[in-house]
Amino acid sequence: MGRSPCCCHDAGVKKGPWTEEEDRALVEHIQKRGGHVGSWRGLPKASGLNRCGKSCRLRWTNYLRPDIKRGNFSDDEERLIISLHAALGNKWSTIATQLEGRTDNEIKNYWNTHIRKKLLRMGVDPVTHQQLPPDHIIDGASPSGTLLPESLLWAAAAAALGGGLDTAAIMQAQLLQQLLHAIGSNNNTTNLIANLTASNAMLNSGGGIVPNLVLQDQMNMLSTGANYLQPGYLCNFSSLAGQDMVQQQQQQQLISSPAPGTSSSAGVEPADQHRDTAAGFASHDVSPAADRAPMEEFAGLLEPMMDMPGLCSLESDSFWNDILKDSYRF
DNA sequence: AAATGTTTCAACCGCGTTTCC
DNA sequence: AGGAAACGCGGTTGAAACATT
Repeated sequence: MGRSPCCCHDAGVKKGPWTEEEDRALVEHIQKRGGHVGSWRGLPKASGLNRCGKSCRLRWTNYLRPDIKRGNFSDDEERLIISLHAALGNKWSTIATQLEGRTDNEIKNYWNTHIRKKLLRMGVDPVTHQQLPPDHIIDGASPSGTLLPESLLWAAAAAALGGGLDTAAIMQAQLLQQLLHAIGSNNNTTNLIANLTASNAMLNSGGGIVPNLVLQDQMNMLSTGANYLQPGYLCNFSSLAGQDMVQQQQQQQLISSPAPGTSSSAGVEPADQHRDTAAGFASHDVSPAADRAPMEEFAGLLEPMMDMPGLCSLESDSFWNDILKDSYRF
């Protein structure tokens, strides 16, 4: 014996915008139960609402929930969304878990109506996070300034987010991606080595545990051969967030000068460590490595990554072994 | 001031996954 | 174990608000 059909298909069930009375009835019903809904399907009948349970759930989770944050997205939130989208794609619910008080629907809408357009104006493909060909750039607004290695930009972005995100994890994932790109294209070796050097510096500075969520997702994509993301435009925060001079100065400060009193990583908060590391990268810790013999550097720089928590072992995983073997040809 | 175009976002739809019988 | 319902997610729609002509 199965379950009874969903009420969504009942002809008499109301659809469309919710009235204040309906909102009140739904909130009161859920509050009476101490915030526990139980079965959404049974909720409309229990609360006296002529709505589908699915509609009630949507209304509650996207609008009526007391912990929902209202108002405009901050610049930090915007950057976080972009970073997460670059890593996860359109996994709105997963992205929403990293933004307190924001719903997946709200983030999705914000992406489609604001961020997506900004990226296009900057000449960045919002799907791949790679630069569009010049003839695809909208309004002739191309990214300005020097493009730094992607991992540095990610580090700077994550540091700017204030520690809510694991900078080292993002860098690791990006490096894995670049590894594949370098292997495939033969022309990214220098950047890859520079970034591996930067990653080592990050890890040595106390990078945290890799979130399985992000890495697993990335590994899945890598192993299936999916074209992965390179959000190098993240250096261009100011043009993304609205050409604000103050922001430009803050950004410049972020990547060019260490915060006062943080010359040593000992005793500082993780977010500060990330910020310091990002600043260190920008002060060209990476450049000497790029001048050395590529293969020698490459082998040495990969070593520390093998011990990363949550990251598959480059020694034991045959997939990565094969890739590394192939890579020695470039 | 009216018409038209554009943007925004709440809500719906359909599909894949999970849970239940 | 297998089928069906419920759930949750991402894509899409459409009405309202806002901007432009």
